[in-house]
Amino acid sequence: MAVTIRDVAEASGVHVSTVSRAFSAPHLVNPETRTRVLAIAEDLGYRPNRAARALTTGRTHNIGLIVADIANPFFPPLIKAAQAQARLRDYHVFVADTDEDPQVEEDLIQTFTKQVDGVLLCSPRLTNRTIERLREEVPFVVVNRRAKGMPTVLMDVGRGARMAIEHLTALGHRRLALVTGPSGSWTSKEMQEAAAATSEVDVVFLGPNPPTELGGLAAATDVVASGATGVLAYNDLVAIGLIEGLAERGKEVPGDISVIGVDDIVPGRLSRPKLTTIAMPTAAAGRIAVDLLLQSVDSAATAAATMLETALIVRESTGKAHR
Amino acid sequence: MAVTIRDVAEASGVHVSTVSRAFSAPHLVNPETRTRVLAIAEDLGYRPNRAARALTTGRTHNIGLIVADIANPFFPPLIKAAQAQARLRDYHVFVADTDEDPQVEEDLIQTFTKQVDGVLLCSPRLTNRTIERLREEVPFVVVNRRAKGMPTVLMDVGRGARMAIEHLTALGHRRLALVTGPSGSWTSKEMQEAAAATSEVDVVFLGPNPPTELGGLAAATDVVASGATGVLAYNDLVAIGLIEGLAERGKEVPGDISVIGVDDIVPGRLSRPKLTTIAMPTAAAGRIAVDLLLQSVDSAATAAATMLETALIVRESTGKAHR
DNA sequence: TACTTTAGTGCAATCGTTTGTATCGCTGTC
DNA sequence: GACAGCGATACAAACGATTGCACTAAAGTA
Repeated sequence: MAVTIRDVAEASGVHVSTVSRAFSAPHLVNPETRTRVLAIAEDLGYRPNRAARALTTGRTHNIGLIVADIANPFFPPLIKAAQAQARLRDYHVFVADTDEDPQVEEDLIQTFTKQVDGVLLCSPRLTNRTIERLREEVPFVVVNRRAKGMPTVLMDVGRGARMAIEHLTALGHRRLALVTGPSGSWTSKEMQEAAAATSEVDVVFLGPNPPTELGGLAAATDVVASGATGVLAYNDLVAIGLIEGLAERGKEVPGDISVIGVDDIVPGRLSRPKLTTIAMPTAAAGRIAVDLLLQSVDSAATAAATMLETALIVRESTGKAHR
Repeated sequence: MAVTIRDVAEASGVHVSTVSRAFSAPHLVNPETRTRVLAIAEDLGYRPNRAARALTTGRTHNIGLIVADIANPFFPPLIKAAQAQARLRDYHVFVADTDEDPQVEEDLIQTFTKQVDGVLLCSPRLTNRTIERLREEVPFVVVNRRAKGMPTVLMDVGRGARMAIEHLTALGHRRLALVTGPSGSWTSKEMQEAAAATSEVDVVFLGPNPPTELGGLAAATDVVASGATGVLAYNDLVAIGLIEGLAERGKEVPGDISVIGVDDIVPGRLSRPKLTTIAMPTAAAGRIAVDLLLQSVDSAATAAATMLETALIVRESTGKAHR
């Protein structure tokens, strides 16, 4: 069916090994032979079979990227940065979405095994035990979650949460709400810990919630009931949904209630009011994760955790507390 | 390194072919042997090497999905539906993003070749010639673009555009603007044709624009300058950006200008004003595309085009023309 | 001239599976 | 009692590449 290396060899009157080398070890073959072989290959429309190549070399030159939810605008910048970085290193990225389902996630890792050289696990919802186990099957780098003994890229959302709380406190808010995310989420846990460590103001915890606009929309009732005047939402999507939900209940943002999101996604910059948020260095995380992964693919894995800085971006969804 | 079928064979005292059949042709092996082999395989942590399997069977049980821009909320529902449908058929979906770059797109198709059984090409920006050529390398289904001679899934955006124009006309608007998308976009072309066929009202064409919020934001100046009171935007992102841009120029929506988007993405349902839009059956498109692809993988390709219906959803961004 | 290098190429094993065919020991049939 | 039929398993040839090694001929060295 498809044209193989053998066809090229026959057409050019050389051995398959010469054709192979014409592509992957040019210095070992006579320049003339090489150009002739390449020309014929081009002519015949030869494409190396990457699966076959992977079988002998043990390298696919692919990396897998697993995210919890492709629909979450948090991920695309990370994905794009990872893709760009991989391309620089002559690698390709295959993305898959788990739909926030740990079972699907595990299944996907199994599928990726042997089809990619390593996996970028973004915001995994798996248990630590499972991650530990799967690690034997394929090298990976974990992003956005603490995982002992393996390379990890983190964003300092704890510090971000502290800055957010300080910001709200400085504006005079005395009762805050934290709208938490999914239960398996490391980010959510970090935020909760940061909030729990606050002594100056009261913080109530509301959740877990789906990390989506609808999750925020649904949380509005509880937020109003909590009596909080300042809210830190799990992410910008939740914040946007929440603001909408609050509006439906007659609460203005930031007039009645201040809201802070996390991620600094584009929609948040265009919503009204423009969202005050904790910016996450997602693109940098994607780039670094790829580098760490490729590094740990052909040398020993560095088990270090890289922590990236976050920043509070004050826009229009936070204001002075009235009281 | 990794445990292979040979290790399992040796450990269980049978031939590799028996182990292979224990997995893929259970009825050909003694039930006792089978359970023993499976147990030992489990014990050893054996995972079939899918690349090796693909080499002999010619089936990877993967499908590739190529989109122009993962960050565009239009795609996730399509991707998720495709993934779900593929899972039903025991297939996995690998997603890749072209960043709207035809060169990257072609490159990705090459990479997918032999690593997937077929490719879903969503909103491709390639030329027809190139698509035609690449078709020989790997079967694919084209989504959201007309492509002769190969299976195609389309959404009737032309009819949607006509409904949108009728809606605006009925509201009394007499001068409309069409904010077009990228030049390679089939959707954009369809909309332009539909608009050009309108005789009742004036339509000015503004573009091409990037299919993003920023594209819409930037188009606001031209829209104001055009004197149009009704606008059909290339998609919801553009519409949202446009509404923001109009606001910055003191134009209220729908008070001064009515805006209609395309896609019916979630952010549009939560923005203020809630967006009037043309809903695209993206999830259905994803499902159908997967079925068509798998169908054309193991039988002859049906070159038919499937056209799915769109619907106008009237929300708050359109209103009566004042004059 | 004889010997070592070296460049260029061919040979064949290998990667981990699948799968068509051969083998073998039974059972059942006439 | 010879043989067909069959269930269960082994053998070996693929699949499409890569790669260590062997070989040849020409070039370099003393």
